[in-house]
Amino acid sequence: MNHTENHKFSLTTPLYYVNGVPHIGSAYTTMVADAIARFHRLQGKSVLLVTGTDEHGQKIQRTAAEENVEPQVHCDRIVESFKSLWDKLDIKYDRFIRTTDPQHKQIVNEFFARVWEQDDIYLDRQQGWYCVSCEEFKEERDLIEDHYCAIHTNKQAEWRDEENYFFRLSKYQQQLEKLYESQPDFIQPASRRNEVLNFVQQGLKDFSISRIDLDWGFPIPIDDQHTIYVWFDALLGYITALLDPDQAPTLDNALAKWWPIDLHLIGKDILRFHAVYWPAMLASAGLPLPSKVFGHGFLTKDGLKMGKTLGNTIDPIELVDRYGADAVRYYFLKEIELGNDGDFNETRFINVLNNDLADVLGNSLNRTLGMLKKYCQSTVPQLSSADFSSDHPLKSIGMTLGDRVVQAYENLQVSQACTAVLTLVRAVNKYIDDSAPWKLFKQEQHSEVEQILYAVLESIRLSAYLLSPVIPSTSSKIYQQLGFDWDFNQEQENSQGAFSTHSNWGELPMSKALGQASPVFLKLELPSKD
RNA sequence: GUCAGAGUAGCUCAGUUGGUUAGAGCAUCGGACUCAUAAGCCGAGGGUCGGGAGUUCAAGUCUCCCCUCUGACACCA
Repeated sequence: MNHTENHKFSLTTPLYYVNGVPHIGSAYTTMVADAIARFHRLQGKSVLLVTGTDEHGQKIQRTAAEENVEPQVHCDRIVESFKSLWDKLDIKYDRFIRTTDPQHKQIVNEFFARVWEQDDIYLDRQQGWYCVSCEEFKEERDLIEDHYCAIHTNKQAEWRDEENYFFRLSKYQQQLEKLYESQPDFIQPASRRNEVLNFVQQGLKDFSISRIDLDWGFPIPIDDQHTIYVWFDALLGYITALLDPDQAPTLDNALAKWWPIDLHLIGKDILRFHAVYWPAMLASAGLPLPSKVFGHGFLTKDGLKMGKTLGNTIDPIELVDRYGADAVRYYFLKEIELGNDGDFNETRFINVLNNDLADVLGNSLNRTLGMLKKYCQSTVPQLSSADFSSDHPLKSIGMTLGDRVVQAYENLQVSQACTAVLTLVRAVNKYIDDSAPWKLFKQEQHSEVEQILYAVLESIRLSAYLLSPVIPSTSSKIYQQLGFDWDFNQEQENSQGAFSTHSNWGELPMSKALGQASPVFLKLELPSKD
């Protein structure tokens, strides 16, 4: 592993459309992004996690009109609900970009100018059926009866006949194909990559980047009769977000430090915008391309698609209020393989958390601290890795765990990282039962007891450390009960270099005396069905 | 219709280049223990690995056909 390069890591969530309060899908993406960001910070890198909101477009304009408020007022309200949810979920974002931020307009204009200079934008006439909910022109075949949209079956598409500005996407066909070939990791997972390849191979058409009859958005710089298409505007938010708060809003400033982005984390529904349109736009403007676009799967509830019509949506705010951030994070990160569709089932949710976090992880710490108090006056034996043979049941797992977990996080396999850690914690419980320190204590085999308790506590510490990107609060409680003055929700001033000791088994000196033990994760209960 | 991907215990999933009685976690049932959040440990039941045919000494793993699901693309209305 190369530690000399890669000091920085930048990643984005989508800029969420503020048509309504955040739904569970947005929360899911953001939790994943946060865990990835936390993992990189843990390693001592400087990290920029970008999230934000996409606020322009006809859909917003109309929603606001229905509410009888100015679009900006509507957006301000919704934005608050996003920020408050991220807060509740312990999301540590570095930038929250709103496409209505004043500096964004400057970036969009400058970017537009670059693309214009390349002769990649032209005016043409567009006729067709337009779905406002999709903000897209639809082919006749994409519509169902009476020109209702196949995606928004309650919305009728509108006939439009207008002049629009187009982006010369077709010009970038070959360049994109080369990109996908030379950078096979650019689109992940592989199944999604195939879809994109398939799509691109059939030939790219130019796409329109402006609308008329729309006020809510930025005007096209050279023609204020037109408004910039919401997607063109939104994607550029990733660049605007990179500006430091006090910097002048120029492309050069924005791109200076964090560009290109290492990872765009998105849902599979917006893959085409990120994997096709976006790199083409950037190429046109002469900018380097992001390293990776990862399109994750969708969530179902009890095996069914979620939707307003079925009335089976999950409210992330309600969920986190009821069960807490760590519980929600853990379920979605551990129980769902990133990239696959995943299911939410409340009984499974309760079972997983109570088992993994309360019974296995939490209880292993609790029972051991109990013994430490009774058998060792709460004083941790000062041992280290060298005092254990390499085939010791816990050391043998712990020695390689750090590397395996790092590998998993780097491959965005958070679920596998959790599973690997849980293997150690399960081994801890078995080891305690197998070695029965309570018997040894009665036989006055004190040094054996100390050995056992040290090995157990060190294993739990390591587990907590490696799980901290996923369950920061629980990990913090464990660290604190182990005597470390440490909070995984705060930037650690000494985090530089900490990773190499903390991520290894038996290399970190333990604090000597421990305080009061108390359960780090309380069991959850299903709400009563009244 | 075309092209991908998937179909393995009640649930969520692992199963390397084909090789001994198909694994894990949860759930269910039983047992012994007591340090602990009535947790943990040990054990049991539970699978014709979607169906069928074939290749092979040997197939969950390879080939062909079929069924189901998901996605992308396309066509017809």
